[in-house]
Amino acid sequence: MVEKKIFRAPSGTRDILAPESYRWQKLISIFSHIVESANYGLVINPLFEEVGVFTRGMGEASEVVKKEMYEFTDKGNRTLALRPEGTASVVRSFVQNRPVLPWKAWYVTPAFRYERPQAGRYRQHHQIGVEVIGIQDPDLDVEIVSLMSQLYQALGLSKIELKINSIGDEQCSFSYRQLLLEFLTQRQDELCEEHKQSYSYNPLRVLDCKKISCISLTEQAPKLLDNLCNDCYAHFDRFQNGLKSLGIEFKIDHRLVRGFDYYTRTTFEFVGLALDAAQNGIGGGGRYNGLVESLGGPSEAGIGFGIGIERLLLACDAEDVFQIKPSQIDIFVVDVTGGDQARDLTYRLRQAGLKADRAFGSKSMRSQLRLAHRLGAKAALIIGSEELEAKKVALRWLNQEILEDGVEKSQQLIDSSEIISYLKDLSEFH
RNA sequence: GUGGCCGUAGCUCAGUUGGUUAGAGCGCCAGGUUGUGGCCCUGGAGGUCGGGGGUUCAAGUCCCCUCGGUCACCCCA
Repeated sequence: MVEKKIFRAPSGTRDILAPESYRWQKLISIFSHIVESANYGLVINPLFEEVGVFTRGMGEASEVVKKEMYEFTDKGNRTLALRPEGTASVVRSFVQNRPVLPWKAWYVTPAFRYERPQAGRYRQHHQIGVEVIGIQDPDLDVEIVSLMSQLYQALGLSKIELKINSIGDEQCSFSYRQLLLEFLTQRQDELCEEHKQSYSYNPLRVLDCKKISCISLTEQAPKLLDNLCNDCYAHFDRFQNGLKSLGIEFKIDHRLVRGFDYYTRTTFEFVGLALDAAQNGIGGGGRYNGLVESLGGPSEAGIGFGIGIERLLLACDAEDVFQIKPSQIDIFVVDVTGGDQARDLTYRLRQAGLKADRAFGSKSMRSQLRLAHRLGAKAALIIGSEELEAKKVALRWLNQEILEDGVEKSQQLIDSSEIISYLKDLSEFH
């Protein structure tokens, strides 16, 4: 006896089958139309990189880099990691290929993080996003956010909120950091237990701590926006005005400090208000004006966002929108004469552009029609011995109420040689 | 990495204070007089009760371990 072992998808991963996968196809298709109409081009990057791409990009100290990376050594002793997010890889590919500026790219990719799975969080999740290299203009920040907004609108989401902030450039961010550090040092006994230890290492992180003690303390702390330099302030100001001009609502969130070290100036995040799970962020991003350089490239500005597909769909479920039905099949071929007719006819139907299926094995006519009904076929083409003899096929419409016995059911005989061209002319199949 | 809850058919679950061959609904398959989908009716397939160990005359039920799922913390999409 062979021991029966049932393999399962690894913890934190899952299989997406039809019909759920239809939503994914449709979602990606909608997104690609939105970004391509704004002249973004698809970029496809490797799923793994030298680990340095991520440690330098996202910051050695970030939680994701410290404890969540899928790191491994390959047979050539290279230290690699599965991408935990999209931006660092895309920027690395910019530095390597140096496309002409400005470079506007979009992507869809899996992302891997080793953490305990829970609602809306996976070890392999999927992101769609864009990155732009080479533009400082704050109007681009507006464009970027507008693309996200367009996607949410296209899906029918309405219970969402946009939060924005600016964390300044290298100069004013640094001086703000000093200011905050002084404040926190003076009142460190009011911090939560964890940040009493770690606040001096990266004081900005205290701002998005969820502990009540840290929240009430940081409400009194100096604000980022009050300490921006003139240029950063002007940038943020024009960003806000642009959003207003497009009618995109937002809230300034002084505590919005995103998790990766590479952000400068504008940061933003959309949350799904209908989501009751702990993970309600459905997309976020910001500027990263130093990242290209830190990955070995020229000093060029960058900005981008990432949207988690799983969470986006959870948000759609919570609002009961974007529920996709798979397209029904056009024709189901019923053949009770041995299968030759079904084999050849389905092939011809598909060549003619119709969505067609059939039953395999020698099933009864009733069984085959049940299958046709269950699959939601618009019509069946029936071939029995009489039809075969007469070189005809019976066309039977299925997408209608079943009629009482004795009432003529809609069915007609058509010459086999003409069936394809007959069907192609029918409006039902266009 | 830390903690709470939960593992019985493909799915959703029942299973009484431990007591015969472990059940239902849905789904699936086949039939309901030899060629017709719904509904209805009949029958069928499908489970080593997550796995291992223990207590007991007897364990799906009690205890321990383990694996898996789930939710929360941390952090993020």
